Amino acid sequence: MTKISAPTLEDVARLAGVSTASISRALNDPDKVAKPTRDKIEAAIEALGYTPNFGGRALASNRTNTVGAVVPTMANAMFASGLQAFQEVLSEAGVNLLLATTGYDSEQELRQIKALMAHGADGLMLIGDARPQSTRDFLEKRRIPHVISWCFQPDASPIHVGFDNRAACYAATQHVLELGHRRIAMICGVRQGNDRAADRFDGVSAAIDDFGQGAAMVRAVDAQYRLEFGGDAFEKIMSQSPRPTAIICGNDVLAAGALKRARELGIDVPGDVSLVGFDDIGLASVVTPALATVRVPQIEMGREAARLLLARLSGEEGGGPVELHTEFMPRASLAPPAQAVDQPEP
Amino acid sequence: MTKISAPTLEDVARLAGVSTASISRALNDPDKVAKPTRDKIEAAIEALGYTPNFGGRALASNRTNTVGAVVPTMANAMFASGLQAFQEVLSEAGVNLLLATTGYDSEQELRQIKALMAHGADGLMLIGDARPQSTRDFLEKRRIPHVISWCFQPDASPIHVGFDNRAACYAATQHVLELGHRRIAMICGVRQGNDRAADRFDGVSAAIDDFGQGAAMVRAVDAQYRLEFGGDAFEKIMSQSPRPTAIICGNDVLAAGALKRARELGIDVPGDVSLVGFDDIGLASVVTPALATVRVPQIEMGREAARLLLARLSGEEGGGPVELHTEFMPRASLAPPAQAVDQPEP
DNA sequence: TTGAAAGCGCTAACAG
DNA sequence: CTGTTAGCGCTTTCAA
Repeated sequence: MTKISAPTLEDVARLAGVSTASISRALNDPDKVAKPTRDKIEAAIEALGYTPNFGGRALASNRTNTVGAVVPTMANAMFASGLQAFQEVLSEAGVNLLLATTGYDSEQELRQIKALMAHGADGLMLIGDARPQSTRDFLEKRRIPHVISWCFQPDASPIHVGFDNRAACYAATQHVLELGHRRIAMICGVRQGNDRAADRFDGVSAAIDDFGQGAAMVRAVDAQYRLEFGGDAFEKIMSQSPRPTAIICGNDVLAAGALKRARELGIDVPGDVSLVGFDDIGLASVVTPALATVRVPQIEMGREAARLLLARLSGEEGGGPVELHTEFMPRASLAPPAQAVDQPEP
Repeated sequence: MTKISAPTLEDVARLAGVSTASISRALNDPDKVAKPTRDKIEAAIEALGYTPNFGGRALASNRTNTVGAVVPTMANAMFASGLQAFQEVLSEAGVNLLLATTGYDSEQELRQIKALMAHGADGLMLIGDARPQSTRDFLEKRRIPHVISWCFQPDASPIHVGFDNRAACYAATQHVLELGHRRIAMICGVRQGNDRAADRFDGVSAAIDDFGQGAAMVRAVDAQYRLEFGGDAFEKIMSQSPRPTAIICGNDVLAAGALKRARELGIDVPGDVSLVGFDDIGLASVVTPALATVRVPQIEMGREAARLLLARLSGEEGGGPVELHTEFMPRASLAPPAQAVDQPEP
């Protein structure tokens, strides 16, 4: 046992009686090597337990087969399941995932983007469109291949994979209005630096304005995406008059927090107030009453983001943008308002 | 604009009028370079927008400052939040996270371990103790620095960071027994290849046996950790007699699935049957009735795992094992059995 | 404190 | 189809 370091290509070459180049070929492009040679090589590799050295390979080929994802948080099931799918597709292509989180902080995002690039990421997956010019500049100057996910605008560029947050909320709000709700409130994600949260607010707001018939957004509160804050926002909204008959929430976590607080306060959902979420994470269908929400194709989005990024890394120009579609999920937390009787008959 | 590729150390050296060696030093061990030299170097780096090339660095230094984590799934909030914490600690140390998932499949685990190592991971974080000899051999022969998390046995080795699944379940079951339950069932995770699931079963089983007084495990069903399967197992258990008065579940996901199905079947929790979960993910306190469960210090575990791994990578031998503690969380889904009146008075 | 120079292990022209 | 050979960009002795 005098062997100290891992076997190198040269060791394999010596044992197999071929050149290092042939081995490199056998590894990266097997068709270019004759069968008998390949067999010898494989035997030698096996015998030595050879594994290619990562640094050498990265240096010579200038790629790492690693891509990075920078997401706000893994704590939200939304991102966790999207990432899971993202990673699975990458894995099938022999590409690995470097993961970093920002906590919804754009400075942190830039820091993590730099860190992932410094660690050799060939490309990046980013969430959302809102980021400071400094970050955009960095991405552009360094010509970093990347895709942007979880959002989609009508004017989306070819690197977008996502859904239209505004349109999804517009449609959800229409459902709420059509049930007879007129006084609507919103518990919104923090819009500052978060285009998805802002788009969702805009969608709700526009739907209400367009609907007319006395419908109004009676109150909107920004809250960080956490259960407690959803509850706090709910309490604040319900403590003022006029009370809304429906509250639309920026995501399911906020809605679940609101629901929990409603129970604690003895406010009946949907009897006293209806609640609507967004994302359709597992939580939404497990709580009581089940949360009406907007289903977002998280898995598909993760997969498509991976496919698009892989395509771009292999030089393909097309393939994007990819628009995915959401679906409103009516569930027990949404019902006609008790005061529907107040409404004038047509 | 004739510049085609990124600036290299040599470019910086030329501009700063020093050798490449000095720059390397200035980057990796600033104290070894005189202040004026360092200033020149920094100016040159700034001017060129230089970033060290990852491959070159990895090749020359034989490390990547990247560690890998191989976990069953990100879809369970348990792992997602642990990973989040793990990543945050790494990030502070300038280390990045390569993430892979196994879907609770041990062959897949070995494949991913190999993939992460091939992608240059300096070390690994793995979940649980149960793995085939082939995987153990690989870890050992390649002398891969790693930590094992999410489990802890009395004879834990210095690379373990976790909690004692068996003891935690033993204690939880005692609470259930002390409330008067005698007919207990378990919806257990798939034990095959999963030491945590097996340990949890053992803990429940042992607590019942040790308690005596006619207590018995009337039924145990293995189920994959998904809501539907928890529901299916619940239905199966409740369709046979004698019905248990309490069901202990392998994790909160199974318990939430059982709870949901109970509601659909018109079975009252805890009136007809009590339910206990495990992990205390956010879900547990949001459902109705709130789930009695075992709190697992997910964040702390992720952090400690990162610290231990970093320590081992920098050559420290101590620091482990780290045992973390769980806490039983009594909540509304657990109540004395309705049939408690049947019991003989002392 | 600094510089010169020898690799680290692999890939990719280019020849043969 | 295979071998030769020049780097890829950085770290790290070893001398000065």
